[in-house]
Amino acid sequence: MPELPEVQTVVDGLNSVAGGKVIERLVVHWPGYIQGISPEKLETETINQRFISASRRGKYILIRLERNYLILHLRMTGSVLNLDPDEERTKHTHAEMFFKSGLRLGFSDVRKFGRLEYVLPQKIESRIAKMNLGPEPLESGFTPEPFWENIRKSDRPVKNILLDQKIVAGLGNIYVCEILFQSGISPFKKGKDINLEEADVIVRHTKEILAFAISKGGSSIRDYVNVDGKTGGMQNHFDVYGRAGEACTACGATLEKEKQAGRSTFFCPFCQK
DNA sequence: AGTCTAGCCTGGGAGC
DNA sequence: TGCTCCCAGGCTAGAC
Repeated sequence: MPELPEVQTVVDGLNSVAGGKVIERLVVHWPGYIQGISPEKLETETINQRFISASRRGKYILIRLERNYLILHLRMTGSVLNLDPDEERTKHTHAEMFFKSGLRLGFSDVRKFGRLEYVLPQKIESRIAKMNLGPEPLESGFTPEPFWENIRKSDRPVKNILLDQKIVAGLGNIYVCEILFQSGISPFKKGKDINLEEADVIVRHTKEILAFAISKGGSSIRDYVNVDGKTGGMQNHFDVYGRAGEACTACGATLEKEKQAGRSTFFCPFCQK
């Protein structure tokens, strides 16, 4: 499922294949995919517009077109694919972008959670503000002291806190499990029981793991592939995610799995205190 | 105000 | 073989 490293990989792929190219037409196959404008209007509005560039905020992909923005969220199973011109689209391809160069991008999402949203340039700032996102974990604004200030009075388990996009943007279930394992901190430990030193350890491992995952092209758990249809390599480096019942890579104990806030938490009961 | 839960979705796997 | 049930989880709205 796309989290920050996977989203970043898609952004990089979009810039490399579509950056600067002119859209011939955009075709919507499933109207529910489109937000902020009717599918018909989006189709006419995008004709002959140049795809300037893509960027990322949290797990949102911001696509800058000549005259407006598109915001893409992949949610659980979304992907963007560089399709052959004569390739038959799958039933999960909800929109397609045809470029004058012959490039054809398919916006696919098996579970239909993902959305493509149309935003006018004068509205983009307020739209991003509405996302209510915390600092970017890989940027200099994500430091131990403000992070600790934000969580030190919270009754919530640190696992839930790290999944909260208001606290830090871009983390999902997989990377939070891995970050807490590397940090040696129990996912059940409450925010108010985390001291500054532990907050520092979490911040450090967050940056490390995300940077490493980006260098591996993200993780491919079930559906995720990059723009070129290739899977990531990070899933081969997980220490805890999806490994319940297997041996801890550090101490050899049996890894456990428990439900937290409706999601599976994977952890080592001995290494994580 | 802070925290929690249901609902959105579909395919794949387990169990019978 | 074929059916049913359960699970995966990011985000939002609404409840507590």
